[in-house]
Amino acid sequence: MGVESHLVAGAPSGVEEVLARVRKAGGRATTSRRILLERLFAEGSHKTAEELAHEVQRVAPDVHLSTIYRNLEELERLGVVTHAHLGHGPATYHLAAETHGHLSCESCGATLEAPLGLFDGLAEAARTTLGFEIDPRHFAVLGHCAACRAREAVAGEV
Amino acid sequence: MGVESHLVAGAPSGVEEVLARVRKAGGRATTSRRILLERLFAEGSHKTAEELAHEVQRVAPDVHLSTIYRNLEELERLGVVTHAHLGHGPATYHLAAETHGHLSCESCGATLEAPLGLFDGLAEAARTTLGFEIDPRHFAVLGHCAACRAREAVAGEV
DNA sequence: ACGTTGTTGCGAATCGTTCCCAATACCCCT
DNA sequence: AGGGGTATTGGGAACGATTCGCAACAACGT
Repeated sequence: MGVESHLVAGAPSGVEEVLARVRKAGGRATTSRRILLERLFAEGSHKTAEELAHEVQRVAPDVHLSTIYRNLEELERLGVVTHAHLGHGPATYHLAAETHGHLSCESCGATLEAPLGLFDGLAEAARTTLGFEIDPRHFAVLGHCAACRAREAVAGEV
Repeated sequence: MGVESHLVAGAPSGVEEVLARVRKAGGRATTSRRILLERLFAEGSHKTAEELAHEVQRVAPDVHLSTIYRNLEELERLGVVTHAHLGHGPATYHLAAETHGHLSCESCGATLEAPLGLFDGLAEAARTTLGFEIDPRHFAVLGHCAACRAREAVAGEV
């Protein structure tokens, strides 16, 4: 039904390419897996498993949440998606190709995508002083965003 | 003096001082609360609620896990303890006075305490480019420790 | 001592995620 | 173009970490 019609022409990687990769690894191209991939390639990052489930269920209502989890796990093993923890609450998933760190505001919950270069100073310091190689992608760094800092500063001086 | 010399000035440096503060805030100095505080002031950081419960129960076997959680919550509200998330799995609690960041190894699970100065570069970058003020204490930064990097490097070159 | 009210023990509820199972559907082979 | 092996599914139960509701209890000011 025109499934491929809304795929961006010339995109470096698409749903069917991923499914070919799945098949090559001994997996199968099931409809739930295809729909999930379409959702992951669609706009909007940082979706939780439950949000993805709802999106998928708008097309195929019988897809179970546990199927979403299993497919995300499988796609993660293939290196297609990754998940990140942005604070308390559920993990969020996005395409592994869109790689970045996360800064998450403790006040309003907003998440900023941070270019990995932002972490270079910390990476260098951790490497030279502790021999530790950081990976800033998996867990967000918490703090307070510009808007909340402004608001809190005003509220503070009464 | 001595033991408490590395604690932040102004923070209560002993069990009874904290309990006085609890009382001043309208709370009560219960035995379970006292024993919990003794465990928190004792050696060894990064204890989970369950570990603390076991330690407390060696002295007072009837103290329930939910009491531990409630007391930790109360002590956190008073600024005496904080918790940090070191990766997947339960949160860990320690005295708020012993303040530091955390680097947690994804391979072996070891946690390094990182002086807050280590995060200065990241803090500066996030502040100037995004207006975001980081707080590196609440969530660990993941990565790979020196020992695991060495081990993995050897295993990798076949 | 006494009463107020903060706290406790206990179990049930919650949330996010994983596990188990029998039934299904994909896809390789012929 | 059909059958069979097996990856995958829906469903629900189990799980770990934490929170909640409630009646009984125990601290502390008076």
